[in-house]
Amino acid sequence: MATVHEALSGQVQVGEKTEVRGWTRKVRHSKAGISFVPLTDGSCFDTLQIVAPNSLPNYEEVVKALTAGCSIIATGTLVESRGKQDYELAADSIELVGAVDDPETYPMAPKRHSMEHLREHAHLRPRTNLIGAVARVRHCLSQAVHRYFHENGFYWVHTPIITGSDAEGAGDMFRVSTLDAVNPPVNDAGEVDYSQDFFGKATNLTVSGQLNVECYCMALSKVYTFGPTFRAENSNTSRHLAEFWMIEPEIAFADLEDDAALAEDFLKYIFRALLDERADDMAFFNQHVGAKDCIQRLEGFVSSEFAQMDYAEAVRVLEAASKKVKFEYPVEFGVDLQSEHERYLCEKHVGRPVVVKNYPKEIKAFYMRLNDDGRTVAAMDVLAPGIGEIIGGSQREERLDVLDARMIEDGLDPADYGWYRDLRRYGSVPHAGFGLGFERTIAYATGIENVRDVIPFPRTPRHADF
RNA sequence: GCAGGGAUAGCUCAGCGGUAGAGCGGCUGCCUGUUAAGCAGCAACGCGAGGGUUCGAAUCCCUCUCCCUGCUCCA
Repeated sequence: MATVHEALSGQVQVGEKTEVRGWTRKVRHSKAGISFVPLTDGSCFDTLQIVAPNSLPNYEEVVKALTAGCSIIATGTLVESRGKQDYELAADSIELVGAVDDPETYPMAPKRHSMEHLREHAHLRPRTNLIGAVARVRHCLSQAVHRYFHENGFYWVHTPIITGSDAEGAGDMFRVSTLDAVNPPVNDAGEVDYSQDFFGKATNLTVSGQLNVECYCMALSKVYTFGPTFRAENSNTSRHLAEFWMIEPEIAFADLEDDAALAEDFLKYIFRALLDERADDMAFFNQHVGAKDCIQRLEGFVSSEFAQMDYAEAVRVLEAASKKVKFEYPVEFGVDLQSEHERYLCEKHVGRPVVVKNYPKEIKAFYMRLNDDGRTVAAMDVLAPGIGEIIGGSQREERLDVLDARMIEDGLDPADYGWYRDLRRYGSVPHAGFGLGFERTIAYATGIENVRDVIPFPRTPRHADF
Protein backbone atom coordinates (compact mmCIF):
# COMPACT_ATOMS: atom_id res chain seq x y z
CA MET A 1 0.00 0.00 0.00
CA ALA A 2 1.45 3.36 -1.03
CA THR A 3 0.23 6.89 -1.49
CA VAL A 4 0.35 8.52 -4.88
CA HIS A 5 3.09 10.75 -3.57
CA GLU A 6 5.16 7.78 -2.45
CA ALA A 7 4.69 6.08 -5.78
CA LEU A 8 5.76 9.16 -7.73
CA SER A 9 8.65 10.25 -5.52
CA GLY A 10 10.80 7.17 -5.66
CA GLN A 11 9.64 5.64 -2.39
CA VAL A 12 8.25 2.75 -4.36
CA GLN A 13 10.82 1.00 -6.54
CA VAL A 14 10.30 0.38 -10.21
CA GLY A 15 9.24 -3.23 -10.53
CA GLU A 16 7.77 -3.24 -7.04
CA LYS A 17 4.23 -4.39 -6.48
CA THR A 18 2.01 -1.99 -4.61
CA GLU A 19 -1.56 -0.93 -3.97
CA VAL A 20 -2.97 2.58 -4.26
CA ARG A 21 -6.35 3.94 -3.24
CA GLY A 22 -8.00 7.08 -4.40
CA TRP A 23 -10.34 8.82 -6.80
CA THR A 24 -10.26 8.83 -10.57
CA ARG A 25 -9.68 12.21 -12.17
CA LYS A 26 -10.81 11.13 -15.61
CA VAL A 27 -10.63 8.03 -17.73
CA ARG A 28 -9.21 7.45 -21.19
CA HIS A 29 -9.78 4.23 -23.08
CA SER A 30 -7.56 3.08 -25.89
CA LYS A 31 -8.71 0.61 -28.47
CA ALA A 32 -5.31 -0.96 -28.17
CA GLY A 33 -6.98 -2.75 -25.32
CA ILE A 34 -5.85 -0.55 -22.49
CA SER A 35 -7.31 2.18 -20.28
CA PHE A 36 -5.57 5.07 -18.56
CA VAL A 37 -6.86 6.25 -15.22
CA PRO A 38 -5.19 9.21 -13.51
CA LEU A 39 -5.63 8.67 -9.78
CA THR A 40 -5.46 11.19 -6.96
CA ASP A 41 -5.47 10.60 -3.23
CA GLY A 42 -4.55 14.10 -2.08
CA SER A 43 -1.00 13.20 -1.11
CA CYS A 44 0.44 15.48 -3.78
CA PHE A 45 -0.65 17.57 -6.73
CA ASP A 46 0.15 15.05 -9.46
CA THR A 47 -1.96 12.05 -10.28
CA LEU A 48 -0.64 8.53 -10.64
CA GLN A 49 -1.57 7.06 -13.99
CA ILE A 50 -3.07 3.61 -13.61
CA VAL A 51 -2.68 1.58 -16.78
CA ALA A 52 -5.37 -1.08 -17.00
CA PRO A 53 -5.09 -3.75 -19.73
CA ASN A 54 -8.17 -5.44 -21.09
CA SER A 55 -6.85 -8.69 -19.71
CA LEU A 56 -8.20 -7.67 -16.32
CA PRO A 57 -11.11 -9.98 -15.51
CA ASN A 58 -13.44 -7.06 -14.79
CA TYR A 59 -12.18 -4.87 -17.64
CA GLU A 60 -15.39 -4.68 -19.66
CA GLU A 61 -17.87 -4.29 -16.83
CA VAL A 62 -15.82 -2.21 -14.37
CA VAL A 63 -12.85 -0.48 -15.96
CA LYS A 64 -14.71 0.52 -19.12
CA ALA A 65 -17.50 1.91 -16.95
CA LEU A 66 -15.27 4.13 -14.80
CA THR A 67 -15.97 7.85 -14.92
CA ALA A 68 -14.36 10.86 -13.26
CA GLY A 69 -14.78 10.83 -9.50
CA CYS A 70 -15.02 7.09 -8.83
CA SER A 71 -13.16 5.68 -5.84
CA ILE A 72 -11.01 2.67 -6.60
CA ILE A 73 -8.31 0.45 -5.17
CA ALA A 74 -5.69 -0.54 -7.70
CA THR A 75 -2.85 -3.00 -7.33
CA GLY A 76 -0.07 -3.51 -9.76
CA THR A 77 3.56 -2.93 -10.55
CA LEU A 78 5.19 0.47 -10.61
CA VAL A 79 6.86 0.93 -13.97
CA GLU A 80 8.58 3.68 -15.90
CA SER A 81 6.01 5.39 -18.04
CA ARG A 82 6.04 5.41 -21.79
CA GLY A 83 4.17 8.70 -21.60
CA LYS A 84 5.07 12.15 -20.29
CA GLN A 85 5.11 11.25 -16.58
CA ASP A 86 8.00 9.41 -14.96
CA TYR A 87 6.12 6.50 -13.46
CA GLU A 88 2.80 4.74 -13.76
CA LEU A 89 1.14 1.74 -12.24
CA ALA A 90 0.67 -1.29 -14.48
CA ALA A 91 -2.46 -2.63 -12.86
CA ASP A 92 -3.22 -6.28 -12.33
CA SER A 93 -6.38 -5.53 -10.40
CA ILE A 94 -8.80 -2.63 -10.11
CA GLU A 95 -11.56 -2.69 -7.54
CA LEU A 96 -14.38 -0.19 -7.81
CA VAL A 97 -15.20 1.02 -4.30
CA GLY A 98 -17.73 3.74 -5.06
CA ALA A 99 -19.15 4.67 -8.45
CA VAL A 100 -20.43 8.06 -9.59
CA ASP A 101 -24.10 7.50 -10.13
CA ASP A 102 -24.79 10.21 -12.68
CA PRO A 103 -21.66 11.35 -14.53
CA GLU A 104 -23.51 14.08 -16.39
CA THR A 105 -24.64 15.92 -13.29
CA TYR A 106 -21.63 15.15 -11.10
CA PRO A 107 -20.76 18.72 -10.10
CA MET A 108 -17.00 18.20 -10.36
CA ALA A 109 -16.92 17.24 -14.02
CA PRO A 110 -13.45 17.00 -15.54
CA LYS A 111 -13.49 20.52 -16.94
CA ARG A 112 -12.95 24.10 -15.86
CA HIS A 113 -15.37 25.38 -13.26
CA SER A 114 -15.99 28.86 -11.97
CA MET A 115 -14.94 29.69 -8.40
CA GLU A 116 -18.56 30.44 -7.71
CA HIS A 117 -19.65 26.97 -8.78
CA LEU A 118 -16.96 25.37 -6.65
CA ARG A 119 -18.12 27.42 -3.66
CA GLU A 120 -21.67 26.22 -4.14
CA HIS A 121 -20.38 22.66 -3.92
CA ALA A 122 -17.98 23.15 -1.05
CA HIS A 123 -18.40 19.52 -0.01
CA LEU A 124 -17.09 18.25 -3.35
CA ARG A 125 -14.64 20.95 -4.31
CA PRO A 126 -11.65 19.53 -2.41
CA ARG A 127 -11.57 16.91 -5.20
CA THR A 128 -10.47 19.51 -7.71
CA ASN A 129 -6.88 20.33 -8.55
CA LEU A 130 -7.34 23.84 -7.31
CA ILE A 131 -8.97 23.32 -3.95
CA GLY A 132 -6.87 20.25 -3.24
CA ALA A 133 -3.79 22.38 -3.76
CA VAL A 134 -5.23 25.09 -1.53
CA ALA A 135 -5.81 22.54 1.24
CA ARG A 136 -2.22 21.35 1.10
CA VAL A 137 -0.91 24.92 1.03
CA ARG A 138 -3.09 25.86 3.97
CA HIS A 139 -1.73 22.93 5.93
CA CYS A 140 1.84 23.74 4.95
CA LEU A 141 1.51 27.35 6.06
CA SER A 142 -0.18 26.33 9.32
CA GLN A 143 2.68 23.98 10.13
CA ALA A 144 5.22 26.64 9.19
CA VAL A 145 3.52 29.12 11.52
CA HIS A 146 3.82 26.78 14.49
CA ARG A 147 7.34 25.73 13.52
CA TYR A 148 8.53 29.33 13.26
CA PHE A 149 7.19 30.28 16.65
CA HIS A 150 8.33 27.07 18.34
CA GLU A 151 11.84 27.43 16.94
CA ASN A 152 11.94 31.02 18.15
CA GLY A 153 10.85 30.36 21.72
CA PHE A 154 7.21 31.37 21.45
CA TYR A 155 4.45 29.55 23.29
CA TRP A 156 1.11 28.83 21.65
CA VAL A 157 -1.64 30.11 23.95
CA HIS A 158 -5.19 28.90 23.52
CA THR A 159 -7.21 32.00 24.15
CA PRO A 160 -10.96 31.61 24.65
CA ILE A 161 -13.46 31.47 21.82
CA ILE A 162 -16.26 32.68 24.07
CA THR A 163 -15.61 36.03 25.64
CA GLY A 164 -17.31 38.09 28.27
CA SER A 165 -15.50 41.26 27.34
CA ASP A 166 -18.18 43.44 25.86
CA ALA A 167 -15.81 45.82 24.11
CA GLU A 168 -12.74 44.31 22.56
CA GLY A 169 -12.81 47.16 20.15
CA ALA A 170 -12.92 45.28 16.88
CA GLY A 171 -16.36 45.45 15.42
CA ASP A 172 -19.68 43.68 15.77
CA MET A 173 -19.81 40.42 17.66
CA PHE A 174 -21.84 37.22 17.54
CA ARG A 175 -23.88 36.74 20.68
CA VAL A 176 -23.50 33.43 22.52
CA SER A 177 -26.60 32.59 24.52
CA THR A 178 -28.77 29.72 25.69
CA LEU A 179 -31.71 32.01 26.45
CA ASP A 180 -35.00 31.38 24.69
CA ALA A 181 -34.71 33.53 21.59
CA VAL A 182 -38.48 33.93 21.32
CA ASN A 183 -39.26 34.73 24.95
CA PRO A 184 -36.09 35.78 26.73
CA PRO A 185 -36.24 36.74 30.39
CA VAL A 186 -36.62 40.47 30.84
CA ASN A 187 -35.51 42.73 33.68
CA ASP A 188 -37.42 45.63 35.22
CA ALA A 189 -36.17 47.99 32.55
CA GLY A 190 -37.63 45.77 29.85
CA GLU A 191 -34.21 44.65 28.62
CA VAL A 192 -33.09 41.08 28.08
CA ASP A 193 -31.86 39.80 31.43
CA TYR A 194 -28.52 38.21 30.68
CA SER A 195 -27.93 37.50 34.35
CA GLN A 196 -30.14 34.48 33.71
CA ASP A 197 -28.07 33.41 30.73
CA PHE A 198 -25.65 30.47 30.77
CA PHE A 199 -22.66 32.52 31.91
CA GLY A 200 -24.68 34.90 34.03
CA LYS A 201 -23.83 37.73 31.68
CA ALA A 202 -23.85 38.61 28.00
CA THR A 203 -21.18 36.73 26.09
CA ASN A 204 -19.94 36.73 22.52
CA LEU A 205 -17.63 34.93 20.15
CA THR A 206 -14.16 36.39 20.24
CA VAL A 207 -13.09 39.05 17.76
CA SER A 208 -9.46 38.84 18.85
CA GLY A 209 -7.33 36.88 21.28
CA GLN A 210 -5.04 39.82 21.84
CA LEU A 211 -6.25 41.09 25.19
CA ASN A 212 -6.13 37.60 26.64
CA VAL A 213 -2.80 36.69 25.14
CA GLU A 214 -1.25 39.84 26.58
CA CYS A 215 -1.70 38.25 30.01
CA TYR A 216 0.47 35.32 28.99
CA CYS A 217 2.94 37.62 27.30
CA MET A 218 3.43 39.34 30.65
CA ALA A 219 4.67 36.04 32.07
CA LEU A 220 6.03 33.90 29.21
CA SER A 221 7.58 36.76 27.20
CA LYS A 222 6.91 35.39 23.71
CA VAL A 223 3.51 33.96 22.92
CA TYR A 224 1.04 33.65 20.08
CA THR A 225 -2.49 32.61 19.29
CA PHE A 226 -3.62 30.78 16.19
CA GLY A 227 -7.29 30.04 16.04
CA PRO A 228 -10.70 31.00 14.70
CA THR A 229 -12.00 34.53 15.06
CA PHE A 230 -15.49 35.84 14.50
CA ARG A 231 -16.77 39.17 13.22
CA ALA A 232 -20.46 39.86 12.70
CA GLU A 233 -19.82 42.66 10.24
CA ASN A 234 -21.98 42.83 7.14
CA SER A 235 -18.99 42.92 4.89
CA ASN A 236 -19.48 41.49 1.42
CA THR A 237 -16.00 41.57 -0.04
CA SER A 238 -13.38 39.22 -1.39
CA ARG A 239 -11.27 39.64 1.74
CA HIS A 240 -13.77 39.33 4.60
CA LEU A 241 -15.15 36.30 6.37
CA ALA A 242 -17.44 36.12 9.38
CA GLU A 243 -15.29 33.25 10.64
CA PHE A 244 -11.60 33.39 9.87
CA TRP A 245 -8.31 32.28 11.35
CA MET A 246 -5.94 34.75 12.86
CA ILE A 247 -2.37 34.53 14.11
CA GLU A 248 -1.51 36.94 16.91
CA PRO A 249 2.02 36.97 18.32
CA GLU A 250 2.77 39.13 21.35
CA ILE A 251 6.27 39.90 22.55
CA ALA A 252 7.42 41.43 25.84
CA PHE A 253 10.19 44.00 26.26
CA ALA A 254 9.58 45.03 22.70
CA ASP A 255 8.65 48.13 20.76
CA LEU A 256 7.10 48.81 17.35
CA GLU A 257 10.41 48.28 15.55
CA ASP A 258 10.73 44.85 17.11
CA ASP A 259 7.16 44.15 16.12
CA ALA A 260 7.71 45.11 12.49
CA ALA A 261 10.93 43.09 12.40
CA LEU A 262 9.08 40.07 13.76
CA ALA A 263 6.34 40.43 11.17
CA GLU A 264 8.90 40.56 8.37
CA ASP A 265 10.98 37.65 9.62
CA PHE A 266 7.89 35.57 10.27
CA LEU A 267 6.26 36.14 6.89
CA LYS A 268 9.49 35.44 5.06
CA TYR A 269 9.90 32.20 6.99
CA ILE A 270 6.46 30.81 6.24
CA PHE A 271 6.59 31.87 2.58
CA ARG A 272 10.04 30.32 2.18
CA ALA A 273 8.64 27.11 3.67
CA LEU A 274 5.73 27.22 1.24
CA LEU A 275 8.01 27.64 -1.77
CA ASP A 276 10.22 24.79 -0.60
CA GLU A 277 7.56 22.34 0.51
CA ARG A 278 4.71 22.85 -1.93
CA ALA A 279 6.47 23.58 -5.19
CA ASP A 280 4.01 21.29 -6.96
CA ASP A 281 0.92 23.18 -5.84
CA MET A 282 2.57 26.57 -6.28
CA ALA A 283 3.53 25.67 -9.84
CA PHE A 284 -0.14 25.03 -10.54
CA PHE A 285 -1.23 28.38 -9.10
CA ASN A 286 1.54 30.06 -11.01
CA GLN A 287 0.20 28.59 -14.22
CA HIS A 288 -3.53 28.94 -13.73
CA VAL A 289 -4.47 31.43 -11.04
CA GLY A 290 -4.85 35.20 -10.99
CA ALA A 291 -1.92 37.15 -12.33
CA LYS A 292 0.06 33.92 -12.77
CA ASP A 293 3.11 35.25 -10.99
CA CYS A 294 2.69 34.03 -7.42
CA ILE A 295 6.02 32.20 -7.32
CA GLN A 296 7.98 35.16 -8.61
CA ARG A 297 6.09 37.42 -6.24
CA LEU A 298 6.87 35.28 -3.22
CA GLU A 299 10.50 34.84 -4.23
CA GLY A 300 10.72 38.60 -4.37
CA PHE A 301 8.98 38.88 -1.04
CA VAL A 302 11.38 36.60 0.83
CA SER A 303 14.50 38.10 -0.68
CA SER A 304 13.88 41.82 -0.28
CA GLU A 305 13.57 44.23 2.63
CA PHE A 306 10.14 45.40 3.62
CA ALA A 307 9.35 48.90 2.52
CA GLN A 308 8.47 51.06 5.52
CA MET A 309 6.95 54.49 5.85
CA ASP A 310 5.27 56.60 8.45
CA TYR A 311 1.59 57.37 8.11
CA ALA A 312 2.53 61.03 7.71
CA GLU A 313 4.77 60.19 4.77
CA ALA A 314 2.07 57.95 3.28
CA VAL A 315 -0.33 60.88 3.43
CA ARG A 316 2.21 63.13 1.67
CA VAL A 317 2.70 60.50 -1.04
CA LEU A 318 -1.03 60.17 -1.51
CA GLU A 319 -1.63 63.91 -1.51
CA ALA A 320 0.98 64.29 -4.24
CA ALA A 321 -0.50 61.36 -6.15
CA SER A 322 -4.01 62.74 -5.92
CA LYS A 323 -3.00 65.45 -8.41
CA LYS A 324 -2.84 62.76 -11.10
CA VAL A 325 -4.84 59.85 -9.67
CA LYS A 326 -8.52 60.27 -8.93
CA PHE A 327 -9.25 59.03 -5.41
CA GLU A 328 -12.84 58.67 -4.36
CA TYR A 329 -11.97 59.69 -0.80
CA PRO A 330 -9.83 62.71 0.02
CA VAL A 331 -6.56 62.28 1.89
CA GLU A 332 -5.30 64.45 4.67
CA PHE A 333 -3.46 63.93 7.91
CA GLY A 334 -5.89 62.60 10.47
CA VAL A 335 -8.16 60.53 8.28
CA ASP A 336 -7.84 56.79 7.97
CA LEU A 337 -6.47 55.40 4.73
CA GLN A 338 -9.11 53.90 2.47
CA SER A 339 -8.72 50.70 0.44
CA GLU A 340 -7.91 52.69 -2.66
CA HIS A 341 -5.13 54.52 -0.80
CA GLU A 342 -3.64 51.35 0.64
CA ARG A 343 -3.71 49.77 -2.78
CA TYR A 344 -2.00 52.75 -4.34
CA LEU A 345 0.75 52.68 -1.75
CA CYS A 346 1.67 49.01 -2.07
CA GLU A 347 0.73 48.37 -5.69
CA LYS A 348 1.74 51.61 -7.41
CA HIS A 349 4.06 53.52 -5.12
CA VAL A 350 6.35 50.75 -3.85
CA GLY A 351 5.18 47.77 -5.89
CA ARG A 352 5.36 45.28 -3.02
CA PRO A 353 4.22 44.92 0.58
CA VAL A 354 4.73 47.98 2.68
CA VAL A 355 4.59 48.69 6.41
CA VAL A 356 2.81 51.90 7.34
CA LYS A 357 3.47 53.07 10.91
CA ASN A 358 2.57 55.69 13.49
CA TYR A 359 -1.03 56.59 12.82
CA PRO A 360 -2.97 59.43 14.43
CA LYS A 361 -4.34 58.23 17.72
CA GLU A 362 -7.89 59.24 16.85
CA ILE A 363 -8.22 56.53 14.21
CA LYS A 364 -6.65 53.70 16.19
CA ALA A 365 -7.60 51.54 19.18
CA PHE A 366 -7.18 52.61 22.80
CA TYR A 367 -4.55 49.97 23.65
CA MET A 368 -2.00 51.26 21.14
CA ARG A 369 0.93 53.06 22.68
CA LEU A 370 0.89 56.84 22.54
CA ASN A 371 4.00 58.24 20.88
CA ASP A 372 6.02 61.09 22.39
CA ASP A 373 4.48 63.53 19.94
CA GLY A 374 1.22 63.03 21.80
CA ARG A 375 -0.84 62.74 18.64
CA THR A 376 0.23 59.48 17.00
CA VAL A 377 0.31 55.92 18.26
CA ALA A 378 2.84 53.16 17.65
CA ALA A 379 0.65 51.21 15.24
CA MET A 380 1.56 49.49 12.03
CA ASP A 381 -0.30 47.94 9.12
CA VAL A 382 1.31 45.63 6.58
CA LEU A 383 -0.29 46.18 3.20
CA ALA A 384 -0.02 43.59 0.45
CA PRO A 385 -0.74 44.10 -3.24
CA GLY A 386 -4.07 42.67 -4.27
CA ILE A 387 -5.26 42.05 -0.73
CA GLY A 388 -4.67 45.24 1.20
CA GLU A 389 -4.14 44.93 4.92
CA ILE A 390 -2.87 41.51 5.95
CA ILE A 391 -1.38 42.56 9.28
CA GLY A 392 -2.52 45.08 11.83
CA GLY A 393 -0.32 45.51 14.86
CA SER A 394 1.01 47.89 17.46
CA GLN A 395 3.12 48.47 20.48
CA ARG A 396 0.73 48.31 23.43
CA GLU A 397 0.25 51.07 25.92
CA GLU A 398 2.04 49.81 29.02
CA ARG A 399 1.56 52.98 31.14
CA LEU A 400 -1.57 52.77 33.25
CA ASP A 401 -2.27 56.49 33.43
CA VAL A 402 -1.91 56.92 29.69
CA LEU A 403 -4.03 53.83 29.03
CA ASP A 404 -6.80 55.11 31.28
CA ALA A 405 -6.75 58.49 29.60
CA ARG A 406 -7.01 56.88 26.17
CA MET A 407 -9.92 54.70 27.25
CA ILE A 408 -11.80 57.70 28.55
CA GLU A 409 -11.13 59.58 25.32
CA ASP A 410 -12.63 56.64 23.43
CA GLY A 411 -15.69 56.64 25.68
CA LEU A 412 -14.69 53.43 27.45
CA ASP A 413 -14.92 52.91 31.19
CA PRO A 414 -11.57 51.76 32.68
CA ALA A 415 -13.58 49.92 35.32
CA ASP A 416 -14.71 47.49 32.64
CA TYR A 417 -11.10 46.53 31.95
CA GLY A 418 -9.97 45.53 35.43
CA TRP A 419 -7.85 42.54 34.54
CA TYR A 420 -6.38 44.24 31.49
CA ARG A 421 -5.40 47.25 33.61
CA ASP A 422 -3.85 44.94 36.22
CA LEU A 423 -1.21 43.97 33.69
CA ARG A 424 -0.08 47.62 33.88
CA ARG A 425 -0.21 47.66 37.66
CA TYR A 426 1.91 44.59 38.29
CA GLY A 427 5.24 44.38 36.53
CA SER A 428 4.22 46.16 33.36
CA VAL A 429 6.67 46.11 30.47
CA PRO A 430 6.65 47.55 26.98
CA HIS A 431 5.26 44.97 24.62
CA ALA A 432 3.94 44.67 21.11
CA GLY A 433 2.15 42.32 18.78
CA PHE A 434 0.13 42.00 15.62
CA GLY A 435 -2.73 40.13 14.05
CA LEU A 436 -2.25 38.32 10.75
CA GLY A 437 -5.29 37.25 8.77
CA PHE A 438 -4.52 33.68 7.79
CA GLU A 439 -6.87 33.53 4.82
CA ARG A 440 -5.56 36.80 3.45
CA THR A 441 -2.08 35.39 3.76
CA ILE A 442 -3.00 32.27 1.81
CA ALA A 443 -4.78 34.36 -0.80
CA TYR A 444 -1.72 36.56 -1.21
CA ALA A 445 0.63 33.59 -1.43
CA THR A 446 -1.38 31.69 -4.01
CA GLY A 447 -2.80 34.54 -6.07
CA ILE A 448 -6.33 33.33 -5.35
CA GLU A 449 -8.43 36.44 -5.29
CA ASN A 450 -11.16 35.60 -2.77
CA VAL A 451 -10.63 34.44 0.83
CA ARG A 452 -13.79 32.33 0.47
CA ASP A 453 -11.77 30.00 -1.73
CA VAL A 454 -8.90 29.41 0.68
CA ILE A 455 -10.97 28.31 3.70
CA PRO A 456 -12.77 24.96 3.48
CA PHE A 457 -16.27 26.12 4.37
CA PRO A 458 -16.56 29.90 4.20
CA ARG A 459 -18.95 31.75 6.48
CA THR A 460 -20.11 35.10 5.15
CA PRO A 461 -23.33 37.10 5.52
CA ARG A 462 -26.23 34.80 4.53
CA HIS A 463 -23.87 31.87 3.97
CA ALA A 464 -23.39 29.16 6.58
CA ASP A 465 -24.12 26.07 4.51
CA PHE A 466 -22.29 22.80 4.89
C1' G B 1 -25.56 48.30 5.10
C1' C B 2 -24.55 51.24 0.22
C1' A B 3 -23.46 51.11 -5.21
C1' G B 4 -22.98 48.52 -9.73
C1' G B 5 -23.49 43.89 -12.51
C1' G B 6 -25.82 39.23 -13.20
C1' A B 7 -29.66 34.95 -13.10
C1' U B 8 -30.69 30.96 -20.54
C1' A B 9 -28.86 23.09 -21.25
C1' G B 10 -24.76 19.28 -15.99
C1' C B 11 -20.92 23.63 -16.44
C1' U B 12 -19.23 28.43 -18.96
C1' C B 13 -21.78 31.64 -21.83
C1' A B 14 -24.06 33.88 -26.72
C1' G B 15 -28.89 35.43 -28.19
C1' C B 16 -31.86 41.23 -26.47
C1' G B 17 -39.55 41.65 -29.59
C1' G B 18 -41.31 36.61 -33.71
C1' U B 19 -42.12 30.23 -30.86
C1' A B 20 -33.65 28.93 -28.32
C1' G B 21 -27.83 28.29 -29.65
C1' A B 22 -22.29 27.32 -29.02
C1' G B 23 -18.20 25.39 -26.39
C1' C B 24 -17.05 22.17 -22.56
C1' G B 25 -19.01 18.02 -19.94
C1' G B 26 -22.26 13.40 -20.76
C1' C B 27 -23.67 9.25 -23.97
C1' U B 28 -22.72 6.17 -28.64
C1' G B 29 -19.41 4.78 -32.54
C1' C B 30 -14.56 5.08 -35.11
C1' C B 31 -9.42 5.93 -34.12
C1' U B 32 -5.41 6.16 -30.69
C1' G B 33 0.06 4.21 -25.06
C1' U B 34 -3.46 7.86 -23.96
C1' U B 35 -2.66 12.30 -20.78
C1' A B 36 -6.58 20.19 -22.17
C1' A B 37 -6.57 13.40 -26.86
C1' G B 38 -8.72 13.36 -32.39
C1' C B 39 -13.12 12.51 -35.72
C1' A B 40 -18.47 11.67 -36.27
C1' G B 41 -23.15 11.48 -34.21
C1' C B 42 -26.92 11.67 -30.16
C1' A B 43 -29.41 13.40 -25.89
C1' A B 44 -30.36 17.56 -22.84
C1' C B 45 -32.66 23.79 -21.55
C1' G B 46 -37.57 26.70 -22.93
C1' C B 47 -34.66 31.15 -20.70
C1' G B 48 -34.61 32.83 -11.45
C1' A B 49 -40.08 33.80 -9.50
C1' G B 50 -44.54 36.71 -10.02
C1' G B 51 -47.12 40.52 -12.46
C1' G B 52 -47.68 43.86 -16.77
C1' U B 53 -47.08 45.92 -22.13
C1' U B 54 -47.77 43.45 -27.00
C1' C B 55 -50.98 39.83 -32.14
C1' G B 56 -46.44 37.79 -30.10
C1' A B 57 -41.24 38.35 -24.69
C1' A B 58 -35.55 34.87 -22.92
C1' U B 59 -35.61 39.66 -25.19
C1' C B 60 -39.46 45.94 -22.97
C1' C B 61 -41.61 47.66 -17.89
C1' C B 62 -42.60 46.72 -12.47
C1' U B 63 -42.00 43.80 -7.94
C1' C B 64 -39.52 40.03 -5.41
C1' U B 65 -35.65 36.32 -4.51
C1' C B 66 -30.78 34.81 -5.01
C1' C B 67 -25.63 35.42 -6.64
C1' C B 68 -21.17 38.20 -7.93
C1' U B 69 -18.00 42.53 -7.77
C1' G B 70 -16.70 47.18 -5.50
C1' C B 71 -17.31 50.40 -1.10
C1' U B 72 -17.79 50.85 4.44
C1' C B 73 -15.60 47.86 8.52
C1' C B 74 -11.35 45.42 9.51
C1' A B 75 -7.51 40.40 9.52
